[in-house]
Amino acid sequence: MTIDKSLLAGSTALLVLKLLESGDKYGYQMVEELRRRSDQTFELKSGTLYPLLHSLEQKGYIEAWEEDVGTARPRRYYHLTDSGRRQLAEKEDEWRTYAGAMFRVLEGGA
Amino acid sequence: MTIDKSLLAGSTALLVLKLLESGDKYGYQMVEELRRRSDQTFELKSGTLYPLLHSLEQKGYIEAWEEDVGTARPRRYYHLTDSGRRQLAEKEDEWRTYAGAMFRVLEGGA
DNA sequence: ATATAATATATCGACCATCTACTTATGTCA
DNA sequence: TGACATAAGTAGATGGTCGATATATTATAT
Repeated sequence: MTIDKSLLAGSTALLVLKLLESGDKYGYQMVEELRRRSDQTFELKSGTLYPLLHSLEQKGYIEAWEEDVGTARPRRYYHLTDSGRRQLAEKEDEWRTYAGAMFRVLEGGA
Repeated sequence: MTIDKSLLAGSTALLVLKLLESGDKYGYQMVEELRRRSDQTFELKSGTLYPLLHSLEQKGYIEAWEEDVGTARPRRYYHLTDSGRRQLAEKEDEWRTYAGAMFRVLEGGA
């Protein structure tokens, strides 16, 4: 099933921060890992990811370092900062609150 | 906790259709019921709801009828059509797929 | 030999959905 | 009198995603 793009809005930053929790990664790698970990549900587009990475870097949640990989275009690895780790915890909490409320409404909650 | 507005994007249409599943309702009533059923998590703004209702009506998912309630502005009740009911089932499936994928990523899924 | 796909990062304009702020109008309570 | 709840609505701003496009190298297939 293909999910509507607007459903993803607001979750992408959380997903990216979550991916970086388990170690430094570069953009292309995040797209692949996210697709794998979500069973093909999330197909992050490069036009979404790269601007997002830049904005997360500007906010100080992630830091970039480059790997000189010979002649090819160097990989830009991203590292989760302490501030980013706090932001991740907050966003994760927020998402669980949102999902909980959605379930309550969908289950015909009080 | 206040959730980010962009998290709600893509869920509002589903929520509105869901509310109408249990009976015809008017706009203001939906805002209230949604707030109640979500334990104050969802605060649908009128600037979001009314245009959304109009677009759902145009797509044939809901139908409006007016209640003449004396001198005050008449209430516009909305009714879920058969087409809307099918759309609701689809959107609900889609959301569960999305939420499932989110959980898998958040639980550090393989 | 040549074309295509995969790897890898990036920008730009279009699009869509929500929000804030504002408008109109009545009834109620202090 | 003034504020708040009820009730529906519009306009403009904002923010996030996408499609298209660009660039460059390597691997695979024809």
